Amino acid sequence: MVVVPPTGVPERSRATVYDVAERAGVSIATVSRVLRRPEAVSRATTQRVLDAVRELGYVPSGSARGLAARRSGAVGLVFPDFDDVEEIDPVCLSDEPVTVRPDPPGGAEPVTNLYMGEVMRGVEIEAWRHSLSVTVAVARGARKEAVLDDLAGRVDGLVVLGGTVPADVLARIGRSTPVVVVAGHRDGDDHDHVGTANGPGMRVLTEHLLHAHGLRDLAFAGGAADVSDDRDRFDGFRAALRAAGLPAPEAPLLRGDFTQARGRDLARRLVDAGDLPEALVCANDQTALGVLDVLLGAGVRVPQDLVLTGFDGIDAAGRSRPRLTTVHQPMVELGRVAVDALLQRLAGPGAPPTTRVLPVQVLLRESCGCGRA
Amino acid sequence: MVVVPPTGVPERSRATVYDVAERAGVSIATVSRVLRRPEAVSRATTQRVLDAVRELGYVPSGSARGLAARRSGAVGLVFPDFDDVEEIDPVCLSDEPVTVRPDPPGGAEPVTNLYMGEVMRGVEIEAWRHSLSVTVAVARGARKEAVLDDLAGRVDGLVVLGGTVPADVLARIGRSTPVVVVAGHRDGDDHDHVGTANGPGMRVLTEHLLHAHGLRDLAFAGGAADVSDDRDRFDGFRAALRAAGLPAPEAPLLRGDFTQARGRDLARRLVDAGDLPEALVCANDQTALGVLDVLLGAGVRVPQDLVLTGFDGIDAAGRSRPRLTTVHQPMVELGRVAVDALLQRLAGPGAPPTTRVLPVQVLLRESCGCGRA
DNA sequence: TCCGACGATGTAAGCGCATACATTCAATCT
DNA sequence: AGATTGAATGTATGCGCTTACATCGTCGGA
Repeated sequence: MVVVPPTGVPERSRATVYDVAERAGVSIATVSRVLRRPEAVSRATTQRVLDAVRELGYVPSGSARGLAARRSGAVGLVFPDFDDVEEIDPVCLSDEPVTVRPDPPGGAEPVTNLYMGEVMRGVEIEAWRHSLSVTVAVARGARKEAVLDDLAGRVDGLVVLGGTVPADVLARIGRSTPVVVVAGHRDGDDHDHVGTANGPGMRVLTEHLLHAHGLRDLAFAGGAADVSDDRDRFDGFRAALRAAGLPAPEAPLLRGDFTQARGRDLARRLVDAGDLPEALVCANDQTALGVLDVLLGAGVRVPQDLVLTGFDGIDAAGRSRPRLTTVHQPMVELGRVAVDALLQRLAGPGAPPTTRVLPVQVLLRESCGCGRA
Repeated sequence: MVVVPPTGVPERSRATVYDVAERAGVSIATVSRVLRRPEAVSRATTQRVLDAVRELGYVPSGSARGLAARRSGAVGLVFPDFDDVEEIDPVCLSDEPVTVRPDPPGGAEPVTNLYMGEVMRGVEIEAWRHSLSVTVAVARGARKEAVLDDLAGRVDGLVVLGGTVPADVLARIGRSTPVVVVAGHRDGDDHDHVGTANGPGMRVLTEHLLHAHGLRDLAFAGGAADVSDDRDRFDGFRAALRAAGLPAPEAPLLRGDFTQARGRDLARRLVDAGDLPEALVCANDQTALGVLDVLLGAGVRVPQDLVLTGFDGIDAAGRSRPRLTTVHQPMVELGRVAVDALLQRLAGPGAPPTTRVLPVQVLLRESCGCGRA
């Protein structure tokens, strides 16, 4: 890293209401009114105050405002830790401004990040609509709980991704701060919940395979067993089979962890065993894409030799060859509805906890035999 | 959307230091000490206080703490608006829990989001390391400036992506709050800056094409003209040509806007004209990927008929066929270094503004003829 | 035995703002 | 003219916390 030698010299002040009031020749109450309820102040006074604000570069203190108003005007967003680290080293950079690397290995899988990114965009959009700011925190490392408390203390409510925070910790925090859980089962808690129609979506997809394509020998490749989304999807899969009078397996044929790498492992096992089902229904797109990769490499044709489906509707699923039939989750809406739920909770603290289930879209594409192949 | 009828009834309180102090039989100063400087309190007292904290579900108010401590412990992160909207409608969802759509068009381009996402991850990581929280805001719509002021008022410093905020607005905010600009030129401002070696990276990449592959007829496909990254890259391109004794164009052969869609347009124009250069050097990966798409469709072989390169090192560039030769920007590090810069600024408010330039990596892959083709 | 030092805790003063309430004054009504 | 009203503004309090300073023991050394 190159550090360019500096040039100028900045100075920094921090004006307060008192400074502005003095300069404008009014009381601090009037300054506050000009900024919060302009309709309550005369035209001339407003102008004088605004001039003083501009001249002093006054920016109201969020802390003071939050304290006085008893609400911070911020929502907190809690993510799980993808990197799963306890320690992160300080930044370490090459001294060379440019290095050359021949053909390095492909990047990691940014997909989970993408999912989070979409949810976050939704949260941000809805927060923006209501003039709220968004503070994010990753529940990571040993100080995890402290980080969460800190966040809870500085926001009006929390949006937490399911499974990110242990139930007991969340319950404790919920005592003082409204919590909305996104994509997680209600386990006897009192939080508001927002989720998607995982089970029905998977059921409709499975029924499509059964009825539109006349398939009978379907297998399920699961994700992480302790994730409620996975359970719901598997249940939807089984429900479709049972409704068609077919035997429903007790457990997924294969069990992955939602990653593409594990999807590859599963596919290799499948190929090695030599006993392919007619269709492999995967618990999520990443798994399916990993499977697809290996299958194609092994000469298995999709969908001719094997029908393959995913779940989530991530971008990459629409760009694979063949394009992946999947179930699209409204991730941005998940975030937006979560904020809505939070606002309603803040408006009516006494109301009983709610659960919202967002609709999904089954996208029929090439990997099941639909779409333009 | 399905709203499941509610069940329980939550109640919410909000304990304060006073409550905890009373319950533990100590003064509020002691409560504060237990939480901030535990080493200054006796073992027994600490335990009593912590018990009271737990029993009451006490979470300190961030606003009050921020006010008293004169620092909020948060950094602000300002993004540009990708969607470029003035208004965003309320959430609108289908009433059907599951809908089926045959073969919908491919998704949008989440790539800019990805870039931002990586920078944000870096900011978050470094903030986490220093026990800071991160508050994000998108400079969007008419209330843009108000949103920014609000953010500036509630954080200790701002990380702003270059070009997101007009220079005069940023200067005004900089009067009261330290600002670090990421990936933007310094235009006589007093902010700290963090960028990457765009010019040198592009120059090395271009020199590789000239010397390792013996190419002579190179063209440049630019991005948005008003973006400093684009200028730097084009300058690096020209510097390499001049150093090799070749004529350097005054302007890019083609001018896009960093999107894949525009890349496609450019490629069509190129193909229609029928006059392909030996190599097309693109200002970023998205453009290159769009170009690649059309070229392959038109039967142009890469790299045999045309050498193609990108810039940024996004994930998709490593997954295309052929894989894209490009220059990788350390996006996560960009975010991390920005926070570092902010912390140093907070520690030494009087120091002159700094500029940090992070190193890049030239990734030689298939699209220039390197790598395993 | 007395004094100083030091560790542990309490006291009290804000931090910068919002807001309930009081005050002022001009316009309106009787 | 005096009373009444309402808009515009000021006064004063407190939000919940941190922290400088004061206080109180306790213990070791003279």
